[in-house]
This record gives sequence, structure tokens and C-alpha cells, in this order.
Amino acid sequence: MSSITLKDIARKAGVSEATVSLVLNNKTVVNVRTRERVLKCIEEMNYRPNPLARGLALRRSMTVGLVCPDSENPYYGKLMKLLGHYCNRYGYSLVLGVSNNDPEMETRIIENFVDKKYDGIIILPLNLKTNNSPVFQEIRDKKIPIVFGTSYYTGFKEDCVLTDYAGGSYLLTDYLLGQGHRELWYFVTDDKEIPVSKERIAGYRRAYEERSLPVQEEWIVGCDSISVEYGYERAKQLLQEKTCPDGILAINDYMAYGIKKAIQELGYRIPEDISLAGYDDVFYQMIAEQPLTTVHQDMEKMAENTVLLLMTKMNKDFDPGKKIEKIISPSLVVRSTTKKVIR
Amino acid sequence: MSSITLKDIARKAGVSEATVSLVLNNKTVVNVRTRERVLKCIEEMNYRPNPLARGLALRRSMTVGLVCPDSENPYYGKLMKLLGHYCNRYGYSLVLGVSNNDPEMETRIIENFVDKKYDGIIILPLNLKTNNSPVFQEIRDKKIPIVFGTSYYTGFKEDCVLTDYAGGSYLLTDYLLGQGHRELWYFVTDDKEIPVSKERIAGYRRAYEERSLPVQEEWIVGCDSISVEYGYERAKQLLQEKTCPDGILAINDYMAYGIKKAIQELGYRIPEDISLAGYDDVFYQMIAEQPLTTVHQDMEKMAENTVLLLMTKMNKDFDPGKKIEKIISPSLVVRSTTKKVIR
DNA sequence: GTGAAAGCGCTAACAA
DNA sequence: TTGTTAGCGCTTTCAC
Repeated sequence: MSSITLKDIARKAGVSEATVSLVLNNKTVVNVRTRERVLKCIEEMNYRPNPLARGLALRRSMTVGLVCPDSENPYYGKLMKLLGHYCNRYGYSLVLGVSNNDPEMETRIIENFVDKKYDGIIILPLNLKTNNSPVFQEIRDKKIPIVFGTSYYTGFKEDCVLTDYAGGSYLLTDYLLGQGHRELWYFVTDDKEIPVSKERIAGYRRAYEERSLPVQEEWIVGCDSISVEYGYERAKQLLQEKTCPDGILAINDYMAYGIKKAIQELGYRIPEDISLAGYDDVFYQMIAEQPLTTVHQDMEKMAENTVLLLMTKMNKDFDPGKKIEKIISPSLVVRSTTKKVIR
Repeated sequence: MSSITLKDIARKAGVSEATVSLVLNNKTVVNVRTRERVLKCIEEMNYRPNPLARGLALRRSMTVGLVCPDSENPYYGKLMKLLGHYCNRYGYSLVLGVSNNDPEMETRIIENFVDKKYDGIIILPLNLKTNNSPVFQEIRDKKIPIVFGTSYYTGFKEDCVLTDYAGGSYLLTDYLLGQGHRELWYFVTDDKEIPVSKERIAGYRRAYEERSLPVQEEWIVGCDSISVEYGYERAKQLLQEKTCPDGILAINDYMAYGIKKAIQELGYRIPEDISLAGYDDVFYQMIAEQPLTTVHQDMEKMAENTVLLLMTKMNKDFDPGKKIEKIISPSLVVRSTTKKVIR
């Protein structure tokens, strides 16, 4: 059974296909009475235009593609939801592709978005400095509207909405130093040059410097994977090898929970023996018995500004109605996993 | 800058467009030398066929659409990931739409999938008996391959891969009754007729019946929303109004954590004063201090069978290589939130 | 205000 | 084995 087409509507309404198309696209040239008649037929026959044909002719689709590295992580889950919400607000639908932390998969998804003439692309990148696929050059050449969220690949710093990682990291480190901590380990990504880690480390160092306190390089721990499991393994290993630090900071809450488990299994108490802090302030707070000290990011704001930035790129005369913030300020949330160190 | 097309390849390779198309579609008729030449041009020019044009001509797209009600819930997150994996295995790409628990949104997403000629659709339905949209009738009429996962809407029971909810619920209830529990509250959905709740309740009742023990209707608690927050609120309210039960079962782990918080805030101990069990066995286990007694579902198996079922529908001569299981058996996982009741 | 016709990029008969 | 041609369903000049 074939679908009903614009031609069917034209026939039924006794007009040409062109007229139906004009009605469909809200062109005012059409006579009100014909317009009504056509709309009635569309309604009656429950007609929906073929987006493939439309996209082929128009080279646009009123849809935005979102690439996400991990669907299992609720941090991304929340972002997907919010981004979808804001895209819909401006009449766009959001289509998702999950790259599963695989650069090649990410590439394929993006190529597909480009090929399908999606009007804009949002990328939540992998934890890499860049994805070397030529599709990114293609995106530049064709000036395809693109926005990176949470981080960015080399060369796309301007097309990016972030929270102030250095600032958040500074806030947290400075607070803990003020509470008497001296040796703070920081679990970051293996490659310390990717934006997320680089900025975090910068904020951390700045806090130490401002207080003229020393940082030892080995306190900054690169991790192959920033998962709960890896955090657990690595923390367990380090805590057995070395002397116990005053506190441990994790690159995200996710990992912090893994570290927490390791600390407790080794018989240390949190926060009495070791302080622990995360980053992101994701919902696990509801689940974990002992709420985590962390850095909160306004995800609504991030999502909104990401979409607003994309809209201005897709539509030259789009008016965001307010200034677009590309760097969102985070805030410190002190809960129960950190303490004051008495010396 | 316009994209490079099949015509460009034809010109460059000195053949007709039809020939290029034949090469593209792996038709063996083409002479090996011409074929090589064409492939070389494709490679050199970095050509990718336009999927819109292709879809328009072919009426298929080698893509599967997945509708998911909630991207923030890691249960669905995991399912998305696994479904994507299995679709890719068979050469299909998976496109995601998030309905955000909104039936109209769900409808729009499905219509869009249909209109874009996706070859198959996987639906993870909302917690409703059905979605009344006419698009479902359309799917039947057009015989569009569709598979429901985790639950199904009225009339699609045959097109569905589930775990045995009644069985899992029976397993858990029977175990707890065997451990001396008598009054077990069950937090289910508001509408007790939707498959997930209906079957759960059936398994629960059966366990009581087999032991000739009475169930009181009010023990089965309908919940407007099955979120952590709602679980918390509702449990708090009930525990203050009524006498304390021997244990509480939640429709999922998610909700169980909310209930747990309520129990503890009211000063009861788990499991000494009240036992608590969830359902799904999602990863929070790594995060929560006190691992939850729950029912485990083999999500890999679910995802695999869901995709296999879809493949057989999309492709008449697809060979799954094994029997497709539409009902996956769950297993009981006893951890630390349940006890033996001494009477 | 409306219709005829060409074109978007690809596939699929049918010829050659 | 390859080329010609006519669509797929929609939009968009350009006449009328």
C-alpha cells in the first residue's frame, strides 16, 4: 500500500500540485477559498508530506542531529532531554545518534546527518582532543551549522557552549585548601590536554598557587577511562601503594562513586579520613546515602544556550532575545563527603 | 558549495549514471575493470550517496527508528546502546527519538519514522495501555515492521519482546514469603491494567495464593509516576499513615531508591525493620552503599531478540540462526535489603 | 491566483 | 556489460 501524496491531494481538491505545495508552505499568494479547500482535503486524507522528497528539493529538513557518546550516562541523558526540548521550542525536531565512545561511529553518524541535510548538528564530543575525520573539514567548508556542547574538538572552540571548568575546579580546590587540605589527588582523563581535563587542572593549580602551596605532579592522576569501575580500581591501587591523601577529587560524580567504594573497602572513613568530591551534580544524590560534595552546572542553561547558538547559525536573522552565554558559571555544592582538616 | 553527486562520479569515470548506481549497489553485472575505475573515483572524490534521493527512489533506508520514553533513565540508556549495537551488526543504523513520556511526542516521532521510510521501528512504550494515535493503524495497514520492547500497546502483544514480569514478580514474592514476610506492599503504576503492572501483580498474587496467604487490596499501591521522587513521597506518606509492613516491593530499582530514602528518614532500618526490593537490576548497585535485592533481566538477550524479531519482519528470508525468544526469563538477585522475618 | 514544467539525486526497467 | 529514460514526491521559477 503506497502512501498518499501531494498529487492525490491536488486531484481531490481540483487544483494543481503547485498550489498544494504553496498551501503546504504557507505562502500567502493562495486564494483563501482554495487554501481552505486544500487544507480540508489534507485533513480528510490524513496526508503528511514525504520528508525525503521535501528534503531533496529543499535541502533542509527542520531537524537537528545530536551526537552523544554514551546513552547510559544520565548526565548525557539529561542533556539529550533538554536539548530536545529547546529544539522543539523553535520548531525543530531532534534526532539522536549514539557513538558509544567510538570515534569511527561518531564519524559515521555525523556523515549521515550531513548527508540527510539536517539543518544543524550538535556534538557532545568524546574525551579526545579531536576526531580526525575529514567530515569536520567538510562541515567547515560547507558552513554547516554546528555547535559543540560540554567540550569541543580542536578548531571548534568558538562553536561551543561550556561550563567554566577551570572556574569550577578552582572553586572546589580553593574551598578544600581553605578547609585545611593540602594533598589533594585529582582523577582526570588520561590525556591531560583535552579541554575538560586541561581546564580542570588549571583551576586546581591556580588555587594552590594563590595560596603559595605546592602541587606534586603525581597527585594528578590520568585515568584510561572515567567510569565508576575504573575509578574504583585505580583508587584502590593507589591507596594501597601510597600514603593516604587529605582528599580526592574526581572528574565527575560518576567516577567519584567508584572511588568512594574503594576508599570504604580499604577501611577509611569519608570524610573523616579522606575527603571526596565529584563534579557535575547529577541525580545520584537521591540514591546515594551520603550526598557528595560536588560542583553544580546549570544544565538547563547549557542546553538552552547551545540551542540558541545553533539557531543563530542556522538562521541569519534569528533573534535569541538575550545574550547567548557560551561559558556558564558553575557553583560549589558542599555536602557531606568533605570536612575541615584539623592540623 | 553543493555536494558531489553520482553524476559527477559518472562524468569523471566516463560511464553513465546507471553504471555508477550499479556499482554502488553491488550488482555483479558490472565489468570488473569499470567497477574498479568507478570505485576509485568514488574514493578519490570522497563521494557519499545522498540518502534522501536514495530513500525516495528505493523506499527504504537501512535504518531502524527507536522511540524511547526517557533518556535520563539508565535502564533505557542501556537498552538504547544494546539495540544500537545489534542493529549495526546487521548493517542497519539506529536513529533515536525521545518522547519524554508524552504520547503526542511519541506519535510525532513515529509518524516521522514512517514518513522517512525507515525499514523498521522499535518502540519502548510509555506506561500506558495504548497510544490512541491512528499511526498505529497505519503501521498495521502498511505492514511496517515494528517491535515493541519492555511492554506493548493493545493489539501488539505478538510483536513484542519482554521479560517474564509475572515470573520475576512471583520469584521475588515467593522468596520473601518463604523468608517469613506476610505484609508486602507493592508500588506499581497508577493504571494497574497496563502489562507491566498487571503481570507483576499477577505473579505477586500467585505467590500468595500458592501459600494460601491473604493479600489485601490496599497493599497494591498505584503511583502516578514511577520516579525516585514519587517513590520517596508516597512511601513517606503511607508509612506515616499506616502500620509498617514487613517489606516493600517497587516496580523498578529506580523507585526503590526513593522508597529507601523515605524509610530511612522515618528512622526505620533496612532490612531489620522493613525489607525492600526493586526490579531491573540496574547499575546503581555500584553507587549505592547497600546493594538492593532485585530481579535481574538479561538486557543483552532482550535487545538481541528484539532486533532479531525485527529483522525477520523486515526481511522475509532472514535467518536468525536460533530460536527467537519473545519472553526472557528473569532471575532473582538477593542482596542486602531483605531479611528473614522471625515470628 | 494558478498551472506547466524542470529539477533535486538516485534507481530500475528496458534497450542497445 | 552499459546507456537511455522514466520515475520517486516535492518545490520553484515562469507563464498565463
